[in-house]
Amino acid sequence: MAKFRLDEVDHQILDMLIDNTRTPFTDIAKKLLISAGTVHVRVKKMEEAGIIRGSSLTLDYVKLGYAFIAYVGIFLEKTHQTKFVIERLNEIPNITVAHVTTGKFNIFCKVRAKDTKHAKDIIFRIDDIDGVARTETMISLEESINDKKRLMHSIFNEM
Amino acid sequence: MAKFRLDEVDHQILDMLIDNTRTPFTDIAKKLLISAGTVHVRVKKMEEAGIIRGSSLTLDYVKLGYAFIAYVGIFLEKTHQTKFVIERLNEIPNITVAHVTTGKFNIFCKVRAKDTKHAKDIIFRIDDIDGVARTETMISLEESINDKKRLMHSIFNEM
DNA sequence: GGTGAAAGCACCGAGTT
DNA sequence: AACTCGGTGCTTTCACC
Repeated sequence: MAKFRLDEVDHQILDMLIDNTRTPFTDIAKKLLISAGTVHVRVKKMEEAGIIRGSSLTLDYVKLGYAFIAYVGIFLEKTHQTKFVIERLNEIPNITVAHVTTGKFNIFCKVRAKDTKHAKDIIFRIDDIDGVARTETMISLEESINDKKRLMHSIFNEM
Repeated sequence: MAKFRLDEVDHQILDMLIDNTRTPFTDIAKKLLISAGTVHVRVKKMEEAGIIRGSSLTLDYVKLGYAFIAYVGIFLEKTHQTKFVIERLNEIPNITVAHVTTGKFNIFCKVRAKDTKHAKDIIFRIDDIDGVARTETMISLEESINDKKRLMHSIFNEM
């Protein structure tokens, strides 16, 4: 994993691709006054360096029938088996995010489900994992912010 | 917002594009035994229907110098001004996610920062917002799971 | 709503500066 | 490292089914 330094041109390329991964390289080239070949080489280098890990669609989960979001804080038994619990959580596709944390909880995860009934099943499944003492659920009433693009734009324009 | 019904072919298309938004439509066509033109039309319809909201790069935040993640629970004053607080949070690009929640906290958000010092500045900024009574921070020691693709694949293969 | 072909471009590697 | 250029292959449209 070699040290990799992004310059202004790299930032601008990422800044455009973040909003639309299918932006033609020729468009980027035109805007940055470089050749499309250069854009191509730069993107490939960033992929090889692992800066760009992949791409993904942003879908409307509500329209797909997955309107329910909850955050679940997990308290582990004294005899911590964090790794084991994480592995079990990993088997549940409805858990989209999990962190080992300091503070109130030992583990903290995000659950996406169709509805409350569906969510209940998932949370019970978490409660049943060996080593989980108890859980505390926070139900999302509204996803007010969900936007990593703002952060990216600010990163690329501050440096 | 018209009712929109996805069929098996749509699911398969999304299933492939989720892993790589630049998957050539000709590849998808070959695999699904349909024409590239059809893939094109289907994707366009899903975009118009709002199922596909956009596309985004998955970047390595750590390599970009943003290794710090924390979740911050926000307690509001009795005289709730949720909307106002959300608007203020929206002005901080380092807040990538925020939810209005039931349970322990009134609002719950995710913070991405360079390091602890940087995070402190952001959390102080949250504390300073009018209407915020106090906050409770959970620092991520490890991002053990971060994968919405698993959920998507399970959605597209269960139906 | 799907097809297949054709035109227009984009991608991407090779060779050059 | 970046540019130009050309072959290859992708996208997108359109007439037809």
